[in-house]
Amino acid sequence: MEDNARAFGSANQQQSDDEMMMIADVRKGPWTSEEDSLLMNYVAIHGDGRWNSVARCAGLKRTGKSCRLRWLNYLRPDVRRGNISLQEQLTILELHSRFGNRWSKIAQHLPGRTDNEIKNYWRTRVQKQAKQLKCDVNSKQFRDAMRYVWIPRLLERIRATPDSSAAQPLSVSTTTTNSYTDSSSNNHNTDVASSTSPVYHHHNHMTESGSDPSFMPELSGASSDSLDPRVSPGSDLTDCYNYNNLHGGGANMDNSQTGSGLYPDNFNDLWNWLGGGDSLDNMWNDENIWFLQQQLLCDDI
DNA sequence: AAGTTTCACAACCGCCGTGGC
DNA sequence: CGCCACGGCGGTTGTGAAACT
Repeated sequence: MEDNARAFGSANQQQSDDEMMMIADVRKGPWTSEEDSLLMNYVAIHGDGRWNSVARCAGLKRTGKSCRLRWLNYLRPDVRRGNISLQEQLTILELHSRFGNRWSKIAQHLPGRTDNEIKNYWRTRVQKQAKQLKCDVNSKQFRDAMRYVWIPRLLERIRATPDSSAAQPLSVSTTTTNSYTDSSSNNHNTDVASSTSPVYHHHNHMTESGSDPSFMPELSGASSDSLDPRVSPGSDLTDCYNYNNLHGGGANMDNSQTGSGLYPDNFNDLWNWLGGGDSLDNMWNDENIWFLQQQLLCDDI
């Protein structure tokens, strides 16, 4: 650990013996409910920041970094975990096209979501699909897949959702996503959002394609109900995509730049990243795209 | 039923920027 | 100006649970 290396590597530093001792037997791994309580109680009284001090004063044998991470990703009252909605997925695609792997930047636009969760989402869901296509996430092939398959289907699913601002749980249980048996997760306390509402688990509900359609709309097309992903011409979506749901108001449709009239103004970055130019109205006529579709369907797990 | 594989996500690692001294 | 502590960030790993064989 870097803190260890730093602490032990500079003997002349003004580090107290206590600190050295604390660092020497620093605890790692899953957090226990007791540790969570200590951290939450301390932060509730003294506030966050100065994490090394928090770790020391709260009586935690953890590094400041570990405390900070635990707080930001798990204990913070407004943190939301699991159940990434369709709108959020679309937002992530959009923001990733603008910011790249700057997860914290992306997380700023998704209230309650942490950079860690978005990063995990991208790696487990999106990069997995790129791997299936045997291409890089930055490759043209993958962008084509997003442009012609995923995003249209995502929009289609958003359209089909009665209340598209509502979350769409994959499954619901009264337990939590935290798998540690001794960890707090089941009841770290009432300040934590997850303790007062059901926690949505992603239970790997596999379709025939081997992927969860809630997360990967392109592969939901591989399921038997709609093997032909061309069922949804983009023009059908023109009047039903409610951008308010994505960005909390300020509907901002700009038909002039995308040409299709399908996407809101700040969707242009995504569109350009994906190749730009064409409208969705004629995209399904491209033989290459049909090939891509077939490849997607054939590459299922 | 048992063993293996896959998945999702919490947590750690290491680098870097920043501010205080 | 240089050093140091600290926090932030992106990449990676570890692990429990679910799915599969």
